[in-house]
Amino acid sequence: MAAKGTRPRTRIQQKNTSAILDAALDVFSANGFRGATVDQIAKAAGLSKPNLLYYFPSKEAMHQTLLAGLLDTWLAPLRALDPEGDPVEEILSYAGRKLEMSREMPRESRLFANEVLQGAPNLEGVLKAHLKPLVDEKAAVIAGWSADGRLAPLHPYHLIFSIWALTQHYADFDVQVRTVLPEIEAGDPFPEASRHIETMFRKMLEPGG
Amino acid sequence: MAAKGTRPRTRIQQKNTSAILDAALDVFSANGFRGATVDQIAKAAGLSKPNLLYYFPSKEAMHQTLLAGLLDTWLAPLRALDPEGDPVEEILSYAGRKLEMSREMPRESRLFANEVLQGAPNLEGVLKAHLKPLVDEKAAVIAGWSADGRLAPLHPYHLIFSIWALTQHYADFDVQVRTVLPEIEAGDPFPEASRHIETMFRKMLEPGG
DNA sequence: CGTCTTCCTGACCATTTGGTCAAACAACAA
DNA sequence: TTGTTGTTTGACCAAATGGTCAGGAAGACG
Repeated sequence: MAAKGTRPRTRIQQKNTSAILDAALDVFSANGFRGATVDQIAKAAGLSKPNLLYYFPSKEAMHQTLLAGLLDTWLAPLRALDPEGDPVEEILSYAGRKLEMSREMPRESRLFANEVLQGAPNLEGVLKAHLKPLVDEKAAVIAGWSADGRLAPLHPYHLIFSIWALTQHYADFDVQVRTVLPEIEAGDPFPEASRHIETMFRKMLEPGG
Repeated sequence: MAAKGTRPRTRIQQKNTSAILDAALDVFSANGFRGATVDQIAKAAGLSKPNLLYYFPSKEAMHQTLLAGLLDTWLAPLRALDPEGDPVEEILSYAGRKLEMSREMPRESRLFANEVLQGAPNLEGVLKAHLKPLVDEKAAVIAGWSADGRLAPLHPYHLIFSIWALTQHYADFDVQVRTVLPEIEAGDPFPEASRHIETMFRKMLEPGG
């Protein structure tokens, strides 16, 4: 019997579970949970459907495994925000890392977006337990910077939302962005997006004014 | 036979089609196209499933009717951006109207978000035909303002993306926003969001600096 | 009233889909 | 080789789901 619920042991388990999860990420992020079928995932993974269900007890289990595994990665940039660093540069580089993730991991971004859009049925608990405390902590840091006059006085929570919104937009609304952008830039919107976001935030974060 | 494909004629048709579309908006926006079932929509509309399919030939027809009907409303704020107005105030009030729409029409926002997230299979044509030209036009206006020194030099397309991202975030990621925000504000995030967005944009739009 | 059209529904159907299972097959140790 | 454990699949199933249809109910109209 496969080691369900625990980490894979054998080579084959290692290889297959990761193939399945990669395929599942493809399919879930492109179609949402209900829009994805086990057959699609199986085909994308190059395995048979019963074989997937040998490694994961259900479609939902694949989904939850993905979400759970991704959260750490997803929050890493915010975790890295250093209270000892320079305020403006810290926030700027947070936004930069986040944008980079939108570029490098668009599937993950869309997976989360799909989930949150539909009310986060499988995520709300985790959000309360992990996301909220982390944001509280970093919002306090930001509020401190503002209070010390090292940062423009901005609402810390909404500032964080702004960063999320702006950066994830390029992954989640990719089709729209590319449709609207003039041909040249639509090939890769990220360089310009990066410059734009940096310009914007620099202006609004600088304490003087 | 019902007047399929054209506007409703009789009272009953009027009443039922709008009840169906309203219910469909509820269900599609909350579950995505594939996640929504005709039964759910029927129940929400207070009609029987065959009755829905008397007014609309298919589930997909309901979806497309919604999308088509919504695009105008959705783009209205951008259309209203007045080339003759004061640059900063025009953009600010565009963002304000857009945020208001996120508050008043979150279902519509989520419907579009769902659609675009999944590659806009039923929308890409319309985006090319209507959204792109409009954005091109308004981006040119903004570029003109910047060139005249009446607005900070910002990338006009990415500026528009910023407004979309920031405002729609509050509708599309509602659950996340409310989970993260301190209790008091989570009751209604919009007043603070509005202030935050205005502060931000004012700083970055003003030409001096 | 009678007739014609619109509106509505219970019963039904075909397909899709998540999931099961017995049995075949591979890996490997003794 | 033989037994044991881990891996794979074809065939199958029950439920869900989009959609159909024949016929009944309700208006509209002369």
